[in-house]
Amino acid sequence: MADYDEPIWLRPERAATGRPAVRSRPEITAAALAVADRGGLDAVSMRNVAEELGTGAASLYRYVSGRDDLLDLMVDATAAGVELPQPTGDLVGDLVAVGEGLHGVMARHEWLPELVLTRPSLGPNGVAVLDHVLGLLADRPGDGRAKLEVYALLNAVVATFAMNERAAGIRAQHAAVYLGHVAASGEHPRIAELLGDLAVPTGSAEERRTAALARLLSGLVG
Amino acid sequence: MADYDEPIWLRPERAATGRPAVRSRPEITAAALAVADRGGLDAVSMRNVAEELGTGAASLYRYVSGRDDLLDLMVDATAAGVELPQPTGDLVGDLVAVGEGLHGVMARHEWLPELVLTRPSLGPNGVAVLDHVLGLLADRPGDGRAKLEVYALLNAVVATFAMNERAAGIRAQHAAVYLGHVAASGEHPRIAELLGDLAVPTGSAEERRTAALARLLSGLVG
DNA sequence: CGAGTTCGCGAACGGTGTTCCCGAAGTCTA
DNA sequence: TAGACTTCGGGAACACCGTTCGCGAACTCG
Repeated sequence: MADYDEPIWLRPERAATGRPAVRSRPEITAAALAVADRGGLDAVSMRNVAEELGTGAASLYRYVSGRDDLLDLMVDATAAGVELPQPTGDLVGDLVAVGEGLHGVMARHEWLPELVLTRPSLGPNGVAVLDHVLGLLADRPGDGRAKLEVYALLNAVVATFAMNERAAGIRAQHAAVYLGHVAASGEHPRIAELLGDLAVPTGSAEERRTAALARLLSGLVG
Repeated sequence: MADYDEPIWLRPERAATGRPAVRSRPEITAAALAVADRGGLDAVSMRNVAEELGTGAASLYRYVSGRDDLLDLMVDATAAGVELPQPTGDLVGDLVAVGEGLHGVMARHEWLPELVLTRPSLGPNGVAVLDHVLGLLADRPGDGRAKLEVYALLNAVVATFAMNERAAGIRAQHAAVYLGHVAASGEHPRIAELLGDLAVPTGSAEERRTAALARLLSGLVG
């Protein structure tokens, strides 16, 4: 009856009367997470998730208004697992710590960075993370827009790092092959030099990431 | 016959013998760009692009090995339109200028940021931009990995800004509605304050963006 | 002119998100 | 307890998707 154009977080989960629902929103979210962890984002189809639950695909629409809702639920569910250590007073260090918390979750769920980058969505758990960041920035001057920027960029940068670190796909191989070709052509000596540098091993990914994050953030909020 | 697992940039466009092809890779790319500019990324289906060209969908596979190739072609085609002003010697300023060049293209093609964020692909035109950035960083110390990081982060950050600036979709409305609800609940006073700040107008998006970009980059390369 | 090769593309396959609809299963009221 | 009411489960169907197959047409080369 009602024309619900609200975010899923504001829609009541179940009706008070009538036949009670067998499953719940969290159960469906968990099933979607399991499917995604096993087969990636593409595997998260209504049919697959339904099969994971042992039901029919059409039943899911009793809990969720479409696939987009499902993805929103997944993103916010992971936000619940972000570790938010007690602030130390060192602003940049504390922000980097949040970044590491985000990165931990993204490392646990390979499909998450892509989702975070393309559909920034805020559910209850995401709001908790945002609130934490706002708390860190509380006694700084600057309007809210700048603080929201910090949050958005922190998310995006960490997701970008997470994607680049797991650069194992056919996509990255193509880029490597093509860059090798460009280097061999001799027309871009700087790129040839770049590939040389990439061949020698370096420190751990975590060290590189936290160092870059600290430099970025100190520029942004310093 | 041959098992081409090379990036499209290394595959020959047309055969030397046999019936000559009616269309060319650039023509197909242009058609895909037109479809995307008109209807967004979801509209870029093999059938739609073929219709734009007045052909059948199956014909496209003579020019492109699949939809992914088509998207790669689109991204690199836009990279050709990135304005790369002459370096001035001010490193941060020159990098910001590259960022503004990237942003210009992303503003012209609403679907581009999403593509750039989720499938970083390097074709001939993308390599030119990368080479330009490497040139700016040439007389800096630091291994190639760090310079590649600068390039990747510049792309990602600008794309993030571009996505946030055009926050008109249903998605952003949902987030706003939910944040309003959270603020009204009184449990997150900082978020209420944030929304208050967001209500008052501020400087132009361009000023905010270039300023933030300059701070970010000066932290990263300074 | 014939052999060889590529091109265009209709048809078909398996998969997708989503909607319709109806029988089943509950709750609430009398 | 009987019946009205409401929601739930999910099979079937629709429109669309990316991709493959296969064949007649079109062209180049010897």
